[in-house]
Amino acid sequence: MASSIHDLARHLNISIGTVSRALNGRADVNADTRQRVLEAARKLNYSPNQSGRSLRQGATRSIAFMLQPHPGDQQYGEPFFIPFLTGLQARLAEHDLDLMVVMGEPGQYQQERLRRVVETRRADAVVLANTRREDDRIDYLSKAGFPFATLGRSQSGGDTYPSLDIDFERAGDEAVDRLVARGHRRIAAIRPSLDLNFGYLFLDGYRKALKRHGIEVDPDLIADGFINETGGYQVTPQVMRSKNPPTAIIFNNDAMALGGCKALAEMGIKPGHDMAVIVIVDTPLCRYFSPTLTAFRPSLEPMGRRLAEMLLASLPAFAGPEGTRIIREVWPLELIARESD
Amino acid sequence: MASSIHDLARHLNISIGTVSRALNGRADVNADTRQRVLEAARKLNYSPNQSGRSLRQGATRSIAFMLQPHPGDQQYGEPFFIPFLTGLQARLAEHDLDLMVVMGEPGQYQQERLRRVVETRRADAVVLANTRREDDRIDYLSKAGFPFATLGRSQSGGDTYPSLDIDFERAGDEAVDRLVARGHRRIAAIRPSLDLNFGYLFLDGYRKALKRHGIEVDPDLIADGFINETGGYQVTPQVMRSKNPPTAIIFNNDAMALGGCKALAEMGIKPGHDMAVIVIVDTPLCRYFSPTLTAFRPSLEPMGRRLAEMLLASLPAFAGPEGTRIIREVWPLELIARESD
DNA sequence: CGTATTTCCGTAAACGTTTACGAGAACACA
DNA sequence: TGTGTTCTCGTAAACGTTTACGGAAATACG
Repeated sequence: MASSIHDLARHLNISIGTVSRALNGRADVNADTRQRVLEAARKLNYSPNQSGRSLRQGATRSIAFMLQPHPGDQQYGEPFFIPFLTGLQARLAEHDLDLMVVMGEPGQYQQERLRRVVETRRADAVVLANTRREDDRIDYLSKAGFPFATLGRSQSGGDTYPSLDIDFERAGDEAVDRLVARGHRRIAAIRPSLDLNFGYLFLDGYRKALKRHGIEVDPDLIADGFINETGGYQVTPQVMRSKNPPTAIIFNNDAMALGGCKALAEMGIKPGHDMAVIVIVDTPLCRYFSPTLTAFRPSLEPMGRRLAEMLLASLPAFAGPEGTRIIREVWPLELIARESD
Repeated sequence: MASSIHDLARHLNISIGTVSRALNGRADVNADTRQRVLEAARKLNYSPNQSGRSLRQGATRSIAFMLQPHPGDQQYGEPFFIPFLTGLQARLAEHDLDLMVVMGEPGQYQQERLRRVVETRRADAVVLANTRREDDRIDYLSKAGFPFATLGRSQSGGDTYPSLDIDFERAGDEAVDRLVARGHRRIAAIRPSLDLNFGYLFLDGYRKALKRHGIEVDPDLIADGFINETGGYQVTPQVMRSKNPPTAIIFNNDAMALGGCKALAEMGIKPGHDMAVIVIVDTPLCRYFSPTLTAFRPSLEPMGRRLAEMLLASLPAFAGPEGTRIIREVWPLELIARESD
């Protein structure tokens, strides 16, 4: 059906070796024959079969992206990932690389899926999302010597792989700064209870800023919950019941903030009026909620493109003349001031 | 590095043919040797190389999903697609099929990307999203004889491919029904101006219901705009300027509804109070906007799973004993009544 | 003109599978 | 014992590429 390199060779009465060399731009082929080959390829509508190529070259020219919807995130999933994927995909496509998406069931460990990709060599490298503080996927890939990069930092694996993350620490810091500047002294922090690394980073920044302002960290004002609306709804009353309730809350997740605001409303507390609220990662919801939520916004699409570049720079096959480089970056977030604080 | 079928064969002192047959569960292999092969495979941590397999079998065991962010959808992309992808991916994974995601630049035609996938045989089948009324991707795939399925109907290609869609017609109908029951007679319809098929389907339902209720269709109450917030913001004043302004508006897209509500607010009209608003496809935004927006909600994740099943049923290699079937389904939407109407 | 170099191309192996074919051994049956 | 059948396995080709190697022809150079 589809034409192969043999068809081309037969049609031109030359060997398949020459055809291949001509198509791949090798030097040792006559300019005239190259011309004829390229023309014939266009005429016969020839495209190289990727399976044959992969087999011979030992590279599939595809990158796997692994993400895992958070447990309880039953409805619309992370709005986060589509723009990130768009950027990632766009940059990969420029290098003629495909993007394979591998999702785990929410809550289930992805090890098995990951092993399959690696062991059957379905991809040349992996991009991990939902990075945990201790991430066995990273351990596995490091040990297996399989190339990968992560969206988000982790404590696993050392500095052997490229990673791109948002500066949650600084966002936590800035959020406290802003609230203190507006007269708040009792500031609560609510974050997901999972082992997600950004929860720790956020808290570090939060603590650091409090210390700088000479405010003592009150453990009663720090709480963990499920990373969804229900989690925020359940955990917010906890901090409100402390002896010395907060006048401001920083939420480490948009869904938790929405649930938290609902809880506040039911307690007769009006966010943006009786209680300042800041959200660490902005999503469209923050913009449309009432009150609109002050939040820190990442540049997701550029991040996707950048992580693709970083991953490619770490692959010997793609690295430039200066050789293989491991790059780690932490990107700032932009504060979007709205009504809630 | 990774062990191949040759390593297994050498290790067991048998031929690679036998190893392959043992692993693939063929009948003509001794039960005892099969046992030994399986054990050795586990011990040597053997997994078949997918490239080799693909080449020999002429099938890659991967499905491409093509989507195209709408132009102007600069921020967070379709929240729509992650849950759909989750379902699609889950069902494909059960059949050991990978999912490749191919995105076009917003606004750019995807033909080129699609041709690449098809011609280099990077996937065994394609799933198309963002179906247009006349869709040249469908024409191309039909003509090329390449298997595919679509999320959304189209007028292109006849009944030769599986498709799964939401019942926009019925949603438009029900929306009118509901508004009429609440006393409205002047009902506007705002939809995207692109050639997206669902815009037509929605309008059909809208017209049908008006006719049934003996209400004349007023062209001044029907308007098209860009499929984003700005579009809704720009086009809503149009219908409001008609000689006989509406008392209710049905928006065919959530982002357009948000922009529309903003425009209404600026005109001193309070959605949910002075103006009834219904949105055809629910997203989380509808739930958190103020007022919360009455909307029709699809079951995205089950739809993803279902479309995977339908696609597989249409592939000879996967079809059951009854052979290849082309299935087309239209799924109902669930009305989520909220404050806005 | 003889030799060295360059240019160009064909040959064939290799990547890791699956599978058609055939053959030897074991077995059944008369 | 002879013939036919069943079980099991090895051989080798095939999928579509890329590429190391070598050789023929053309060219350069003394």
